[in-house]
Amino acid sequence: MYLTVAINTPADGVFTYRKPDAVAHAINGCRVIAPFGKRTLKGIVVSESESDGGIRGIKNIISVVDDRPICDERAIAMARWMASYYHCSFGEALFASLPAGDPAKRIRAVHDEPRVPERALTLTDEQDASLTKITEALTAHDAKAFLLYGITGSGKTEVYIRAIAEAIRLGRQAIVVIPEISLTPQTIERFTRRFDTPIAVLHSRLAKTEKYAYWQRIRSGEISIVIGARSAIFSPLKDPGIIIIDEEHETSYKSSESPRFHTRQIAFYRMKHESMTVLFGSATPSIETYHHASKGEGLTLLTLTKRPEGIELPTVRVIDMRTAKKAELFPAMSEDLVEAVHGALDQGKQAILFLNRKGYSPTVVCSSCGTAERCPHCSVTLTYHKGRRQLLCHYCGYSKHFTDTCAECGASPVRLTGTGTEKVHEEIALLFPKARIGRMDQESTKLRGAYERILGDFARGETNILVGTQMIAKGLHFPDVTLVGVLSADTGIHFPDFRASERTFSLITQVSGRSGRGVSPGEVIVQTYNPEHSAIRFARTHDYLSFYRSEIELREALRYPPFSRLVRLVVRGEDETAVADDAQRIRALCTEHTYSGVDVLGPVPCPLSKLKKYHRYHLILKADSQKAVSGLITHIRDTFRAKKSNFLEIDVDPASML
DNA sequence: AGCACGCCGACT
DNA sequence: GTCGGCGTGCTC
Repeated sequence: MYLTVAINTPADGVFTYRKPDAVAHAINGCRVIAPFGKRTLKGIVVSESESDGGIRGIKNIISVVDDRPICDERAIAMARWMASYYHCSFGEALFASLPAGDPAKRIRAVHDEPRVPERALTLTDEQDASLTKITEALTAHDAKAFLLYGITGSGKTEVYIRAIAEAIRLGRQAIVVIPEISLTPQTIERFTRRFDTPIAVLHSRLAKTEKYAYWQRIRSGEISIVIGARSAIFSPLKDPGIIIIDEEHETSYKSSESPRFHTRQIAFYRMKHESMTVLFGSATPSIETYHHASKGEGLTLLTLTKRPEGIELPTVRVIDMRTAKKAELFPAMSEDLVEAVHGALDQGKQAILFLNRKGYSPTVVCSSCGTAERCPHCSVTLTYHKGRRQLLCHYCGYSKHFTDTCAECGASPVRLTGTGTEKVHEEIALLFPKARIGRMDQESTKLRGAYERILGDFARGETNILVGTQMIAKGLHFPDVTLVGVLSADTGIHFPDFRASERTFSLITQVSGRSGRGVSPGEVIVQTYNPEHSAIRFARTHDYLSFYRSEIELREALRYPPFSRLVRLVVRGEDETAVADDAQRIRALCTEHTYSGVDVLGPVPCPLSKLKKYHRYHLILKADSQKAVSGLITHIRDTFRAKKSNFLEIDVDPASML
């Protein structure tokens, strides 16, 4: 007997092996260990046959990893599609959609705590109308997608829960995908409290073995609801009725390594092939998705414009930092913001201070020679982390001990410029000596259980001010928060990326939504040096639609998505000249044949021109259709061989241009 | 992605 | 003559 095997390597295609008696239990969908060139790699059995297909030099399978299949025909077919759409190998696509755990390792027994389902909330008219449409599609077994556009606090989660309940009632299952960052116990509880069916919560902190164990329980039909981050989209439920993608606009839904798939795209694929409902939800939908939904192109738009009775959206005050009076002790805060924090604290309320920058100070400059401390491997400055007494690179993790004299000229003291969350925490402790302050960023949540502790302290009112990065912008529900301060709305505005304003708008809107969720009205103070910027102007009035209209006009004029399809080609390597050379060779390949409707931009050095010791150049392909650009990429993949030590990354529908 | 094979330049 | 650079192509 012979086996056709997909190998986890960039080499395309499948490979045939002989099946010795010792591995007779290797059936379709099982992972195997196989010799591949000089190495031994993991593969997945894709099919079995009686003949060797005339291939010479056939080798034996070494061993079998799984005692029962890890995937089925559906997953194999999907991997084929993924490989062709994202231009990776079949093996890479298949392995990316499966868990990595080792079934031989045993995990500690999982005991699902018995839950008593909580009573459902009363729906608003809008929620009810949306749910009716979703239920119709579910019942009809239609392959149909919805965009639930609902302002913050309008009750999208309640609609999700009812839709899931409906799927379960119909004997089907559900997947809920949420951004990793909002996979908090608080969010999870909102779902788990309402169902007595077994639920799998797949967060990134789970051990591989635990993920594998869940995976098999999902496959066996034991679990009917899966909640998790990006990779949960691949969950092998028997007959999923609905996939819900919350915070649809989140860029973390795009994988940053090969295959660079987008969760949204996978959801559409599964929708078509498994006849199910897909529900995207957001208060700030991505411009592309809103465009398609408003035109009725592949999605139906559902809208929630009202918050439940009596709860108003917070008022947003924009502070022009060019002219504002700044706090004497801490100029990163305006006097208005300081005053507002005092106001909230005096009334026994809580405040959230948001700054999208971790560490103490993002740049360290010599006070006499002006040299900034830079990462030796990346084209960025090092960030000072005071608690660790270290300078850190936020891109590659490089660290070095901090000294307050310049490394270049020896004697002069260094100047710390810019502000991160660590500094904000320190400074506001001085400004508000009576307040208890929590800080939530990557560093403070590193220890196991820290996440829960920081949020728990804040929820119980043991801390009154919470300082944090993006982590605190989403999903959190604290009724006593009446003030949100955005210390700098400008951090993302100048990114060389056509989605920079979109990201700024949604971040401000999301974090604003944390204010005034209880009975007391909320306030938001946004500090900026660009008060005229559309992202800030429209966020001030919670006006997504006007922001969308101004943005879609720009996209059309500049022929950016959704009016074109983009593919980004990045060449990286240690020798800059060789990298530039290869990038130029790709450009030449592009112009070799005429691919109608495809514009080739570049090559130019990437905005992040050096990363993890690799120099990087990119080309952007701008196309009328996916099909046209796909043909060109196939041509490049067939003919282009990167020079020794150079690599070519292909990013279909890129989410970031850095 | 690795890794081997193989074809042209400078060296004991 | 030989060591080794890197371009080219294959991996069942």
